[in-house]
Amino acid sequence: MDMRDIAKIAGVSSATVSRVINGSPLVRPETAERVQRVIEKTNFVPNGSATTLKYGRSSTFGLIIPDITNPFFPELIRCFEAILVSNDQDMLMATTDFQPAKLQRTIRRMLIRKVDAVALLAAEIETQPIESLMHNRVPLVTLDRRSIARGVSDVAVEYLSGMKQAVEHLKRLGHRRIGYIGGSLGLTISEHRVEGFRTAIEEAGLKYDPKFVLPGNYRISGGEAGMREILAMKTRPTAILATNDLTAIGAMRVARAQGVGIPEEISIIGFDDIELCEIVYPALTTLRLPRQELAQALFRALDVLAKHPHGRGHQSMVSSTLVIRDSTGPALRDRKSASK
Amino acid sequence: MDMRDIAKIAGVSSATVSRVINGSPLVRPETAERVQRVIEKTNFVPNGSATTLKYGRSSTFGLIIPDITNPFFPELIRCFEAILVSNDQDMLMATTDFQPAKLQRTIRRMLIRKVDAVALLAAEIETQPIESLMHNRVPLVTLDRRSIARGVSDVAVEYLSGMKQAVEHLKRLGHRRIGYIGGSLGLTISEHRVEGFRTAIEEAGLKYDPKFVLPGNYRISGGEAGMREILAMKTRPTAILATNDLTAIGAMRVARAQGVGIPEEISIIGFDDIELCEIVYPALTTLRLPRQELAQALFRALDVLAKHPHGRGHQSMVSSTLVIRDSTGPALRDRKSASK
DNA sequence: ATGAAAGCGCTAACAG
DNA sequence: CTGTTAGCGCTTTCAT
Repeated sequence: MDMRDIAKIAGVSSATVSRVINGSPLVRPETAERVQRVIEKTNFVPNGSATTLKYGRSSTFGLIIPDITNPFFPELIRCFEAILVSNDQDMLMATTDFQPAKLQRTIRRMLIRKVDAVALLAAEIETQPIESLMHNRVPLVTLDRRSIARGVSDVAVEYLSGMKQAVEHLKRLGHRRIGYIGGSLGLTISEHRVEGFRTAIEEAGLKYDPKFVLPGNYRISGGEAGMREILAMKTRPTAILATNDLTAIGAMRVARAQGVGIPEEISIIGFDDIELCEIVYPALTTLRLPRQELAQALFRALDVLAKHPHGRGHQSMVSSTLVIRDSTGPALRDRKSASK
Repeated sequence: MDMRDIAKIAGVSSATVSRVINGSPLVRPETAERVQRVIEKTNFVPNGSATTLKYGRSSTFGLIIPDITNPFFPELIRCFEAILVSNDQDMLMATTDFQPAKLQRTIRRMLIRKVDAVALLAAEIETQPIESLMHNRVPLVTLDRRSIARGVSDVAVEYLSGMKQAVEHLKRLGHRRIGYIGGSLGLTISEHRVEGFRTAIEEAGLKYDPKFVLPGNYRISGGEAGMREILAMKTRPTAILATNDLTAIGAMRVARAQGVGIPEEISIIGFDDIELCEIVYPALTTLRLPRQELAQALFRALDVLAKHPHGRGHQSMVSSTLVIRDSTGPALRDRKSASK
């Protein structure tokens, strides 16, 4: 069943059917209505691949994320999908699991599918996949790479102000030794985050101590490993910032398992503000990264690029704000190590 | 850049290029290699929409889920996506948020995109969207509708054995009054689950008491509401089965907030075994629904249907098993209501 | 082993 | 206002 069939039944040409479907004003209302009725009666659905072939555009945006298992991403996907749907776009979603090879293949699949744009939230250091998109003139928006180009925009997270709020909050509670459990080594995003932390610490007049800065993996297990290491130190920090909420939650679990009270003995602050923060015990103090805003920024960036294919990309910013819950409290009086 | 361009550079025809790309044996190895080199040198990526137009198939499967915010689904999506990718299929994912109107539009978009098959994990009572897929000969697999047809398979969850394990576990702990917080009213899946519960209770020789059976919404808030109602009862159940883990977690939160000890005063069992179960305190006893198996079953069902477009669908089953953690314990001695 | 050509369904330029 | 037609890029039969 194609437009020609509809045309035949309605006694018009396929061009007219096309016009009706696309809401062209160049059709007499009665004709349009007649065609419309046939479409409805036959449940006709146009074949999008023909349109895609003709236009070279598919009304589909690609969304590439590292790990759908991190609740931050489902929440973001949800916002992004809603925006796409209300703009008559479909979403091709793919997960990389932090594997460059997977990213490579994913991008290839997206090129084949002629996606109109790609939001890449899983940019490793590698720039090859990005070049491959640029080469094919596919608008691209990255998260927190802080590098833009022709057809490539970036949405960065303004870490500093949030980190400063967090550090100030801890300082006011009497904390002086603040540790950090970060993300995987070798990702630009991880570096930006530690940098933000370092600057915030220094601007607060505290000492940045690399001993207290550990890598993680953006998952619970990374937070667990980090916390284990911290608890084994002779002199340990009295508060910890984690690179994301999962990391913080992992850290809290280990603390609890070892009988270290939170926030009595160690305060913990996360990042993202996933729903879990409220569910976990104690409820996690965190820096909220607004998903709706982020999704909007990503979409807008792509939309602009799609409309001005020759334009240079834009750098935009989303900032984070402190949400105080129960995982932060007054610093333990300054002893070597804590004991109940 | 299309196949003709490649052909020109390699000094062959576009038909040969097509053969090379599709690995046809009808090409002399040297020719193939020459073409291959040109393809690599130019970074050529074929235009999938032309293939889709030609074949009427897009190598894309649709996946429709109700709520990506429920961690069960990301975990499932992950498995499903992995299976698809290793079968050279793309995934078009969409969320319905339990809204029939959204489902309707989603299915239309999938028909336009010529998806090869759809896994519908969000089937409300409505059958209209299903019919629309059947009408367009799109293989479909549903979750737990327990109704199959030409081109429509179903993967059901075998609730009874899991529920029986759960009830037996509780009975052994001395529980006699077991309550249930279910899903949204009016969904077939909700009904199958309560039925499983009821049968399990009766087969264990306990009394099924409708007073203790409350509806929910598959989210935390539903569990909270249910638990609030239960805690307000003069005689209340000493244990509760929840229709999924989020519901159970909501119930636990309310219990904690009201100072009701878990499992000391009320035992709780969830369903799904999402990662959260281990993170929450106390760790949640639950019925594990194996995602990998479920994803496999969904894919296999679609794969079979896609290969035998005229075949009748199959009914398959996935079962659940009890995972005992810390949210279940001995029943409180039988008093009217519990007090610390 | 390779090439020529038709056709998948839709759209837009052009003609009327 | 409506119809005719070419062409988007790929695959595949049919020729050679």
